[in-house]
Amino acid sequence: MKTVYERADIVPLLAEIFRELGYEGATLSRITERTGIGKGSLYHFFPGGKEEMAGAVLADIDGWFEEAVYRPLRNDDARQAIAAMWLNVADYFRSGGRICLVGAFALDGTRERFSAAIGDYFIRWIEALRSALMRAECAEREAQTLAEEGVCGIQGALVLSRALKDEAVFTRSLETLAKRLEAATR
Amino acid sequence: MKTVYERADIVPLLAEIFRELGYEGATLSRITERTGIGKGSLYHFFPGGKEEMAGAVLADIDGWFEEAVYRPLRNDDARQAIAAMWLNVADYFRSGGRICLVGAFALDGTRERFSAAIGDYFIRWIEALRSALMRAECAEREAQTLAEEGVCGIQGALVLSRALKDEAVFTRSLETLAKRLEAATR
DNA sequence: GTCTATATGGAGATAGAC
DNA sequence: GTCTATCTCCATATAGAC
Repeated sequence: MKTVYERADIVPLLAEIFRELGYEGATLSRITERTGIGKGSLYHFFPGGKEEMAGAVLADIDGWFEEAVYRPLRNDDARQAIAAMWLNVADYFRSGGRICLVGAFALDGTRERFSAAIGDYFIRWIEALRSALMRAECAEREAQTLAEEGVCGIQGALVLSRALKDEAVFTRSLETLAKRLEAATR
Repeated sequence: MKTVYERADIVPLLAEIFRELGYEGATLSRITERTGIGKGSLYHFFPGGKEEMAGAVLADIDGWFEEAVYRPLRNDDARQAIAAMWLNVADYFRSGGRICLVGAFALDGTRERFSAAIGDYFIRWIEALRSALMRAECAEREAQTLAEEGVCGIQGALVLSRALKDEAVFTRSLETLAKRLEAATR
């Protein structure tokens, strides 16, 4: 077991704990318990305490999406980037077994604390998808609607699959969404 | 100001507080503060404490949906019931200004505590909507897909409108969903 | 039924030895 | 950097007077 860490090692561990327990539910004792990292170390890396930890997690998530999803949507071949998005998203959310922390924070009392990061994440996702749809010869109005519908549907699918404890719902929903967007492009 | 209560008076107040602050964020002191009801009274009505309070809220929500949405979907004129659903839902969620507590609990660490009630709420919603769609001459497979897509889309729209603090996203998403279902029935 | 006072536990956070 | 010990505060919950 590793006993010397840096921030970058810890953030993904924190992410899983916040995802599973929520912001309030992720107490410091549970964090030390699950990671094996003592409070002393945690406060060494995150002097701002729990709020800084969650902020770092959100920044990390944002970075991943920017690189793996948004940038390709904005710059690469549009239809290919959209197809890659569905695959990456299904993978990232483990077919619905893993929730979207940003979405969960948005519904939570946590929202106010991180509202800038939360809003940004979704705005940029929708905008990047809209850009890809327009390059794929979607009409302007339809591109906006479909981009919102796509991001919206992913979030809903996560809620539903988690509520029903049924990953098939997630997979099915993503397939339906993918077909809708596919049908509107060429 | 009313000073004598019964359970039925308190439950809706609790509902708003849980919606706004989440299960963990809704502390007893904040509850007494916002409702003006002392801890003594709260424990008088809900001897099981906060968990019983949240359970009562979920049961109340479930009852409202059963009556206002699910039953009409199962029994009334299908197309009319579906149209009424969109209106009732937009109204109930205050055009996205109010979240779905059941969905929020599903994403939260709270899920395990109430998983039966949470699963039930969504299963019955989807099933009722599917039933209406089939009576409106939707093919069996398509009815299942569209029912899931509808419920899913509503939840996603709530996440998104809350994240972006923009109720227009909610309204727009519901319109898009309504059109999709409308197009598949007759 | 409602209030005030209080018990008890665990929360986030800090100090300082190593 | 990591640990243990400890601080303070507020959480849920209870007791008992009125």
